Amino acid sequence: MNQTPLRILVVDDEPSLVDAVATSLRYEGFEVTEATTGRAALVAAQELDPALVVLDVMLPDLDGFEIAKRLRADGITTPILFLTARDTLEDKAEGFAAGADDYLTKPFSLAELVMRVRAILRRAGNADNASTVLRFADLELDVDAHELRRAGAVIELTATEFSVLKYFMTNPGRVLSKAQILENVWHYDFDGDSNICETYISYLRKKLNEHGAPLIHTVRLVGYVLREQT
Amino acid sequence: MNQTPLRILVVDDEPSLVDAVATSLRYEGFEVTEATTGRAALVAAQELDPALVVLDVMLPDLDGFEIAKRLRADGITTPILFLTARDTLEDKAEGFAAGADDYLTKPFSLAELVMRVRAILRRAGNADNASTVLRFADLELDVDAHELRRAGAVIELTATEFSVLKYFMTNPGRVLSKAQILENVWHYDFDGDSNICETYISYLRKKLNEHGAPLIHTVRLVGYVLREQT
DNA sequence: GCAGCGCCTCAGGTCACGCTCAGCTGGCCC
DNA sequence: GGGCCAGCTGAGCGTGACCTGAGGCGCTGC
Repeated sequence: MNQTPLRILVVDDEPSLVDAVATSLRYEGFEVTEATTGRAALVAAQELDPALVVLDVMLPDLDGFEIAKRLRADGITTPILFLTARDTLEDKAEGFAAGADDYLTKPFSLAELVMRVRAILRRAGNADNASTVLRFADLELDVDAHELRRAGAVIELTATEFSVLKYFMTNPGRVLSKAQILENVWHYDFDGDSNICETYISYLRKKLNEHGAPLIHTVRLVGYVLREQT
Repeated sequence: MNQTPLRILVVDDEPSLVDAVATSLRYEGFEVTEATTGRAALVAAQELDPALVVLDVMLPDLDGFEIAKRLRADGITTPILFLTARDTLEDKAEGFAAGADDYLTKPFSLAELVMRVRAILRRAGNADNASTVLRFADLELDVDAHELRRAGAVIELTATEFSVLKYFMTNPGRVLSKAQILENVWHYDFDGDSNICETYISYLRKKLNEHGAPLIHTVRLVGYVLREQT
């Protein structure tokens, strides 16, 4: 049903392995992009929007788990298949917690990799239609149109407000610490003593509460959470 | 957030294995149906419409692959996780060809099975965002949402209360000394003569006992323990 | 240059929370 | 029974986390 070939991003610091995997997948009819560093992988995943990422855990710069977490935090739900020599349970737990769809330990057979890739894509093809509209309660955040509606009414947001709310809506019902918010929205490494985060929470609340009950709640000493009622 | 529990069908001809798997999954909050024959599995899958099927390949009457094919032929797209001792490539190929979503070879760890089950469900869209929920008796402590429920009712906790209860719930049925609690929650090196620990135990008891029988018990001169009954 | 807008800082006010304290209870031993 | 000690808990206090209105600064469009 899908005419254009599906793009797969393969990331590993070992060029020969990347080549072997890429060749196998190309032979199966996929379009493959290769990357050998974590940063390159992050950029490629964001810009090319591949249908699947085959991701080695051990990379020179950024940990594979870290890459997965960042992608998920940015609302990118592309399936991820981890590839690693570490096969302890803790490693697998960390991988799945980071949002993995499958986890394959080296050494593995290329045939099995291909089968698992197909299985994931088959499932992904049925399920997600990559709607760019995030929904929570009576909120609708259209990421592409950069537009927010609550109960049908359009609410104007500035760029920063939008970014903060998007982070909340990709993590509904979950308490987000100020440090997490600062990192995700402002890319602060360390949390200074700025209250910028509180300020934008305040802005958002003011706008959201005009059209309904409060949705962003403070969890004192912990962070904030998007949730209905309490 | 957490609607009705997701139903999982577990099929294996070895009752002890089915029990072990079912217990693990129930502990994680799933509703589990067990089957020990292929025909029973087919009927259960069609009638109960589970969110996922954990399926052994070797069954007395019907082959697991055969079951998968029949389900797919009937238009049932329920995700399937195969469980088998056969780990040759041909077996895996047959499994994936039959429509498997994952393939786990015995012996496997129950923890890994649970992780893979969660990964599949998350992808299928049924996921409860893999929120880490600690359970004990009728208590549910959602660490991500920073929320406590007892018998369904939400109980508000402050940050410190939450931290103390979390320590108890990660060590259920174990007596924890005041020194341990102080160290874990307050990061005190030495136990001073503060009664802060008792104070928070008191707070917790008051809140928990509003919704059920006492769960935190004093063990004189030793510490406290989270347990049902006496 | 000016107006408008958005991002961010600052500072004052409030109040929830963490913690202390002190009086009370209940079990245990003499 | 009386005294002692461990633990329980209600009251209260100080702190600092959080909220928000005001304003400065820089950018953009006219």
